[in-house]
Amino acid sequence: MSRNEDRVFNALADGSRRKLLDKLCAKNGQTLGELCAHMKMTRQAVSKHLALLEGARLVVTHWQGREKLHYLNPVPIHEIQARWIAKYELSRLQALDELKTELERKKR
Amino acid sequence: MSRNEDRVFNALADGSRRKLLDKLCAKNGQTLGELCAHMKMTRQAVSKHLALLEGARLVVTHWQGREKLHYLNPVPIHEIQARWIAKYELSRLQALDELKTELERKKR
DNA sequence: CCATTATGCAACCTTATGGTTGCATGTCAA
DNA sequence: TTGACATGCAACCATAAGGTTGCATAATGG
Repeated sequence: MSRNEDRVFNALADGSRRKLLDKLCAKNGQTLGELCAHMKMTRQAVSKHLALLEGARLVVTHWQGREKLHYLNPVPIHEIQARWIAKYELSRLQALDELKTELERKKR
Repeated sequence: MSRNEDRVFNALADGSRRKLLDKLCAKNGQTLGELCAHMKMTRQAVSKHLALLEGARLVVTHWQGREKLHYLNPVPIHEIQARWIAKYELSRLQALDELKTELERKKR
């Protein structure tokens, strides 16, 4: 179960991969070739990154002739957000609240 | 600027470090010794992980005598959520919307 | 003061990771 | 059919990452 969360966090850990997600966010359904533009590495390296993103289901693909089209899948990120980040958001709000109470107390 | 985002994503990439954050979420202000409980590695390894978390400002510390107390800092996670995840949340809702429209279209 | 406890620092090892090069495969278009 | 194009596969390399062991330092409590 948590194996997939692992893969997602891992995939997001690399800047180049986040950049690729950004590219897909800007324009969905790009080919490997397109995605290689402005990436300072070989096509093979980009391909490996995309494979990792696909493994984490952050990217889904489908073949069209000899081209492989890449699409963003926002679901895993949403899951991370829902079952992981929300928890810390809570403690953040609590911390803010504590701070506010503290300030109130000092005011008197 | 993005250097810090990098550090945060990197820190979150490791399961042991996420576990440490969870522990702090459950009980804030723990010592290194306490945090070592149930971690299947040496104290030094845990210490390194905490140093990384501290480097990403996900954890802040303060010394009390010979003990180092560790506290969760939810701010970096919130920043990631705000300026990174929110964007993908948008495309997720769009995707859902497109799907809905598609279904509506087919119904007629 | 001294033994104990809590932590840090540094060297070292193994494996994972990100990258490269070279070649193979499959599809398109002339 | 053939050459060019889009991609995949595999071997290889350098460095980073996660872990260990051993020793140093500093506070605590009897």
